[in-house]
Amino acid sequence: MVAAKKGLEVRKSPPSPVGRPRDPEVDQAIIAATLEIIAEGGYEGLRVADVAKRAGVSKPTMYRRWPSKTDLVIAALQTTPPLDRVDTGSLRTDLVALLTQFLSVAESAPLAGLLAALAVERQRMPHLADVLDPFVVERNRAFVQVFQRAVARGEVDPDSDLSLAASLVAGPVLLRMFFGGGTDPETVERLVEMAVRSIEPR
Amino acid sequence: MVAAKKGLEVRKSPPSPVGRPRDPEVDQAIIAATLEIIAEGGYEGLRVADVAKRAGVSKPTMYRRWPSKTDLVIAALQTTPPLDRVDTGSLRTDLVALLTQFLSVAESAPLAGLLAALAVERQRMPHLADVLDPFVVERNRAFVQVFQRAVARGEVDPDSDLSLAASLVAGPVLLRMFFGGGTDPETVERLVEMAVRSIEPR
DNA sequence: AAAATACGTTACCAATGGTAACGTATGAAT
DNA sequence: ATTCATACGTTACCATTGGTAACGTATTTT
Repeated sequence: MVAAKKGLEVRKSPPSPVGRPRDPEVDQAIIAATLEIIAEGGYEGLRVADVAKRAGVSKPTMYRRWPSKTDLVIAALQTTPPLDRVDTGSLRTDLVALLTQFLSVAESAPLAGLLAALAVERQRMPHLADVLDPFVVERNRAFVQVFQRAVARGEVDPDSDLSLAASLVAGPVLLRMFFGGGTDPETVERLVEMAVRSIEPR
Repeated sequence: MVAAKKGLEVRKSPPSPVGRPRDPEVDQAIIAATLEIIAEGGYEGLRVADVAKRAGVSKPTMYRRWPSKTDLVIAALQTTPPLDRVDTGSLRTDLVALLTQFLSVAESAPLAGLLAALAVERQRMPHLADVLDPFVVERNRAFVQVFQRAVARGEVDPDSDLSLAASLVAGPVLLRMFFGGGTDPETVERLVEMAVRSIEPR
């Protein structure tokens, strides 16, 4: 039957869309231009028109891909590599290494303004949570993995909420990035020390 | 000598400004309208023109007092009362009470968007840090005091960095307000438990 | 009375995110 | 080869909104 045949064809992947296909290089150029401009001037310096010009692309073309500037930024963020995995054999040194790495990334791009801006937009446009939260969770995974290995080594109480433990080290750093002074290496050490004690076995 | 006399007169307070004095009720009306509108629609819903209209005041008059919308918001925030002091005799219950109180405030006004927006503006306009950071420090004082009393009771290692300890409880809550899920009462309990363990004496 | 400042009114401006319309290019299906 | 559907650029917009300028009137000090 024709119906049956159609049913099979629909399951082909990709479903063979009709019409002119999108140029993948356009996506790439837009994302690259976005990241460049953010690196240069932070989120505050990001203008849609500038991205279009640098990518050699028109504004409508951008909006055909992402419904808003914020969606574009999140898409660009998602193409950046996660934190390097660390495994020194000690929870303490693992955490210090991760936090230090995170702080150096945060300095290279003005990450404080970027994250704060995304938090703002997340309030106004609920659909952003669907895209942004997984990104945040993914970035947290490095911390969670470090804690998991510590559990396996017996350094950590196995009943601990590891996701919460990750927030316990990332949260204060973020708080200080947003308001009040930054986080110097000594503070990192103290913070890690406290976090470790907060979940060590009794 | 005239010069000496002038020198003395300059030290009078106030220095008796000439010209029509500002109407204090105008300040009051503007601040009140700002807080109302924030309570209704969050920072996202705050329009300078709306504040002016509700306060029965002109836009130029607002800008004569505060150089930007963000300065106005911070000024309005500064008129809000700090967290109630709590003193239950136990660090654990004190912290739970404070955090719970903070979370209820955060829900009444859409505080997440407000704080995130201020963090964004703080990046762009460095002078805001001078006004915003003291406000944040002040709000942290309630936590620090709770820790101080715990030190006096011997519940806390006296070598602890109490300001950092405060960040340890406030940071994760803020992180969850900005991204990912909120903070339910059970999470508050777990968080406090971890914080307490992180600074208890050995 | 003069000088100085506050305030309202009105009218702006610049920046910027986002769209509409239309013509041309490019691919798939028939 | 023709048709259909979509991508893309160009151009021209629009609405919103934070912030100012100019000017006349009201208030206060000196």
